[in-house]
Amino acid sequence: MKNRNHCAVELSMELLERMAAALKILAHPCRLKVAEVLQREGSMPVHTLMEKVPLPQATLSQYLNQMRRAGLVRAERKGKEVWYEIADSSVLTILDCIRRKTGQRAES
Amino acid sequence: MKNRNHCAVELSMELLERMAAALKILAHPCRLKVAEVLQREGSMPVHTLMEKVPLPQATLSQYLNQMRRAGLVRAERKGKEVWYEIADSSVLTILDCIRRKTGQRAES
DNA sequence: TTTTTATATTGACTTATTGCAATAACACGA
DNA sequence: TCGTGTTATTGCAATAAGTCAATATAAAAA
Repeated sequence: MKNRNHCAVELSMELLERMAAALKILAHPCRLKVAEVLQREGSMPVHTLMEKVPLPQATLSQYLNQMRRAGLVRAERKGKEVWYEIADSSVLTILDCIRRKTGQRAES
Repeated sequence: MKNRNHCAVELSMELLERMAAALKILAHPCRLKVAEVLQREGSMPVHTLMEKVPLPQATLSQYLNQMRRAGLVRAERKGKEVWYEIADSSVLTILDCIRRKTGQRAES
């Protein structure tokens, strides 16, 4: 446990507010699952994601929208599909942090 | 942007639920501030923390209680004071991740 | 024991989030 | 343009979280 870091600069409330807002989006089992699937399997359209994270279509769509507005994922239309992918490396850091807890590390 | 990690194992919903619950606690500007102060300055009693994170006493006490129940911080009574410190390295990882965004890294 | 300082808990209220059915919009092929 | 597959938006009831004054509890000092 390494803390008490005197070199670190105080983080502004404004930054903490923005970060808290992003964390809040990720702080939900299903949205975290969506992030995890996108991390392991790369970008994919909504209907594919829906097979892997079984949720009503409206619910999944809203989760993706929230994540997109928070800058966590990026959307790109390809014909009638919309492909989603992770857009913020913080998401990967947090997932990595979760994997570390289970004893199994990511390797790529 | 490094993703699409085929080696990573699927995370269980049960684990994701526990992690989401912990993230939810951290996903609040004031609680994030509390974590940040404890990281930079180490353990301290509630009244000292209250000077650095100006909040009604009841509010701060509840935040600390939530964080303690989630395992993010640890409390220890010393006489009439109760000292709090960070108890989970994930908190440090996330703060570090936030610092990285600002361009200023932790150094310890 | 009474007071004082420090922290926790309760109660009441306000605001935000979740979850999903229903419906709309978008893109392509027939 | 009509139908079909795909995704987004709307509306709203149920539930959860935030906020803080008032009050309770804990420990030490007077």
